[in-house]
Amino acid sequence: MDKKRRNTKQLEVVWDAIKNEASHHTADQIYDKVRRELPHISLGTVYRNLQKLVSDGKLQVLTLGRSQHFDPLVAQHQHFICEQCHQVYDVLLDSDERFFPAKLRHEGFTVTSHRTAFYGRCKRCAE
Amino acid sequence: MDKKRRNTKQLEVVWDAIKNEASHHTADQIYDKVRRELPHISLGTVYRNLQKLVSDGKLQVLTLGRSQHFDPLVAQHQHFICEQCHQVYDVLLDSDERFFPAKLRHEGFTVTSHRTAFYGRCKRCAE
DNA sequence: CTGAATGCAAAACCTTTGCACCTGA
DNA sequence: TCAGGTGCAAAGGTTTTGCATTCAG
Repeated sequence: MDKKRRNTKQLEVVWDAIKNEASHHTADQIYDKVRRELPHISLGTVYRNLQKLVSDGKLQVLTLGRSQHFDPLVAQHQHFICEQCHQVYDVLLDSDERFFPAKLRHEGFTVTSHRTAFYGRCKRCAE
Repeated sequence: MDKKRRNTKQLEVVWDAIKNEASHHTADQIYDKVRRELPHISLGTVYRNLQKLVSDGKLQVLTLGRSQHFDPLVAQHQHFICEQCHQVYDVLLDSDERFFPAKLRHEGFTVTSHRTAFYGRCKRCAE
């Protein structure tokens, strides 16, 4: 499964741009940020490196509206999307068990994962 | 809020193509189906009528991967997506309450809706 | 060296839109 | 009649890809 990988400056800078971000950016936003350090990087390279990080399990993709957001928290968790500012927040719940209803299993579905998004207003936008 | 609406053949055929479908198709799939009845309908018209049905509250949009799926069940419910055949099934759960954790409210989030998708294998694909 | 990675630009994909023509009420 | 709807094609936004070149190991 492991392929030969080179450690390029581009891959490093892309990863650095995401790994500690609290909110989940799109490829384009990541491109903008990365270009501050590598002005000549191309958007295609950003996409290719994001794909690499996803297939390495370092990122998960979150499809919201028309574009993908990249989330460095790969553990099972949920999201809250503010419908006003479109900021995406992580939601960590304690008992995830309740999200895997036995009902589905009884009907022949094998559930391996799930994803929940909560919509509404965040604190800042609720006023 | 109500606008003047005409009952065109195209709108009717688009609605007929979706209203009783168990699985949730993309605009393109709906276009293919509708064209069997109206060979000269355009994809743009299909999109426009789908938007109309959505804003009339007859359909809900489900963004999965790169494209939108249109679901005639507008009540609160969840989905199961088979990772093999990519069929989308409705999931109706009894106590939706548990999906609105008090925790979020305590942190200042106003949750107005949520959406959960379960991933795995359906009966047919599990074999 | 050598093949993986890059930059660039073109293409692909899905969806929206402008516009002239058509049609339902 | 006449504003809303349609067909067509072009444009828009996002993501992927082909190819010549560069570069890490």
